[in-house]
Amino acid sequence: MAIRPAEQLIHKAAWLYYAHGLRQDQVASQLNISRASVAMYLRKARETGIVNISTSTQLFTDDVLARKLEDALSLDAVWIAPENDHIADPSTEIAVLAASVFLELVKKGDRIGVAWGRTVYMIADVMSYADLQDVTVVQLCGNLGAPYSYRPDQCTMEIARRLNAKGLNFYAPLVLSTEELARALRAEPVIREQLSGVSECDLALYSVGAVDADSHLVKCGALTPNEMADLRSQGAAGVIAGQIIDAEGKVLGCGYNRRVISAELASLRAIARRLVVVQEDSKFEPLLAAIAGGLCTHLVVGAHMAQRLLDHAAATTEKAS
Amino acid sequence: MAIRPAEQLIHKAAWLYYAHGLRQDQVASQLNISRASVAMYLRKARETGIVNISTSTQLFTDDVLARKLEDALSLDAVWIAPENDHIADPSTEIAVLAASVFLELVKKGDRIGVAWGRTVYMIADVMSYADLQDVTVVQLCGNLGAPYSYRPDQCTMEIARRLNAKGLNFYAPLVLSTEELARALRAEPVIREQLSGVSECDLALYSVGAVDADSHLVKCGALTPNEMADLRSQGAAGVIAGQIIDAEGKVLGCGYNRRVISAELASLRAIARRLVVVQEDSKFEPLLAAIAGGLCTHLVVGAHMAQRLLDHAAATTEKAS
DNA sequence: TGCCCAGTTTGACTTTTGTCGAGAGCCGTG
DNA sequence: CACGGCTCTCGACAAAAGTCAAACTGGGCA
Repeated sequence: MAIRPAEQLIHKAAWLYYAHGLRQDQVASQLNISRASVAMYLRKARETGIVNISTSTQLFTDDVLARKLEDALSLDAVWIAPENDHIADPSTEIAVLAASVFLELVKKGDRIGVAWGRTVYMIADVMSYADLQDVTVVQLCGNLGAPYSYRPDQCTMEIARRLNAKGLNFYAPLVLSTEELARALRAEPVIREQLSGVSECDLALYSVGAVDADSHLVKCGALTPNEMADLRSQGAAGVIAGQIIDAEGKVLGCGYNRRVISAELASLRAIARRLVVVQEDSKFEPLLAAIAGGLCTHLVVGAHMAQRLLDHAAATTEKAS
Repeated sequence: MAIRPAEQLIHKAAWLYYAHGLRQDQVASQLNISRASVAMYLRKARETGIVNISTSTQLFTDDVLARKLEDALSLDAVWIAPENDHIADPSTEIAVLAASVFLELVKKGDRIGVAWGRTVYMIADVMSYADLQDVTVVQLCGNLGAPYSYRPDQCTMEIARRLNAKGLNFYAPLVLSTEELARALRAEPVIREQLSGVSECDLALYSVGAVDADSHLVKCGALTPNEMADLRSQGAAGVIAGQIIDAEGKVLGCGYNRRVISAELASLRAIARRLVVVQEDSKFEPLLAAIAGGLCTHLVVGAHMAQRLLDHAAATTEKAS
């Protein structure tokens, strides 16, 4: 009878089922199809964002700890993923929470900047689908040349796909071999335009990277372990959108940074809502740096990290007084 | 063991089930409660807006007819409820659609003006629950003195309850017996403030009333059938937020209108999004008046009414050319 | 034309979910 | 302190939803 199940039918089935509260067999008889087909359509409707099921993340901000952190670090909002007892995998828990928080922060018509990394990719991976056609997702930094699992463009596109949004990729390498070339490329109209468009974003999503041999920058060959160690001794404290920052959250004045094509930190700071998600406890120092540099307004972390941040803030205040 | 099931538990159950995709029995064993309890918590979570299930209403704007209407009447968006074949009750269908559309239009932080009537109340009644604490719902017009089924304050409060929002009621009668008293009451600071706050709304929801003996204004005793007929012969074309408007959508200069306490039409027009919902085919003329008066930017109607509006618009254009 | 393929549909089966009445803890009251 | 009234909880059953292999469909291709 029909070969294209026609988006139309999926819509109708979803409407009758979710908005009218009919049972699947009732929907089936209304539409003259079998109940099994209805079940399939409904799955598709959920997968494409025609229906949207979201759960409030309030539970995780209601926490006293979260409130204290907001105060201590002057952040707009903090979500804390529990890490106690029998939670299977705390880092997944953080990603799931972050995905929900992200969806809650997105508004229609938004322009969203997305960086890259394992964390961002995990978030994209567990994010549920939504239908936000007038949203644009832009890539905050250049691409990794080598084939690599969590490429910036993959992160951007996957999130855009989940949201049914438009994805704006950025076709330049993240790191070039000379400063001259990087400068020249940044001056290219296409690149220039994309970089200057970053500050017009309404929302940004990124994590922070650690300055060690496990960093993606080392794994993908942008830096050698030795260079990384060097940078560390020069004061490198973390990595944000491919750039090395110092403990105060400022761009570290180093050759590497001058070879990078990425959104300037000032542009990032111009974005009203900056959601930072950190999964690994080992990224304490980088996170502190990002917060110090005002690169974070909304934060999602695990309970353990939250406690460390709070202890640190308390110690700092005490010392100051 | 426990007497308060604690919102906390509902949250956790909802989180594990909807965000993590666990089965109810897995949630039950995580939380050490029976599966039956989990099922109950989940129902509560849906009922209180902790989880939100919404379906896209795009299907109803995608219609060619809807597009044509948007153009012909210069409206921002039109949704058309199908009325063909075996739909049980077209007016319920319109209310369900309107409720979804309304929820789709609400944004966090919004201030929403709500009028009254059977239609508005039906919408409130089928509206699903949401969790929008920073939303305020304000009543657009005074109350009916007599005990009556669809009172303005009921409409306002019910919608506020569904959204978990703050409801702002308006404790003045809709109609007073003398113009002097109405004028004096409007000058009262409390009332004055509420009325002037109307134009600060981001979204308004109302229907239109017909000028006949079936009008709520007659049923509740604010006007006699004879007075109504009189007004009709004076050019009354419809009722909006308790006020009589003429065919051009302007306030009719009549004694009755001067005795009414309600938001001025100019304030309504100052609201960016004005959602008008009409269920009855008999309200063709009042709806035309409302549209003519610029009181409508977003419209939800049945297919039949949509066709009539389009035919009328085409006829008018033809005559003009 | 006839065959194959990719995607859709279906009936039958299994798993998951909703619901109901009974039981149990809590509290104010007589 | 015994008593309903109240709400929460649980086990068991009934209802609904998910799944899978097999049948079917229409279109492209040799």
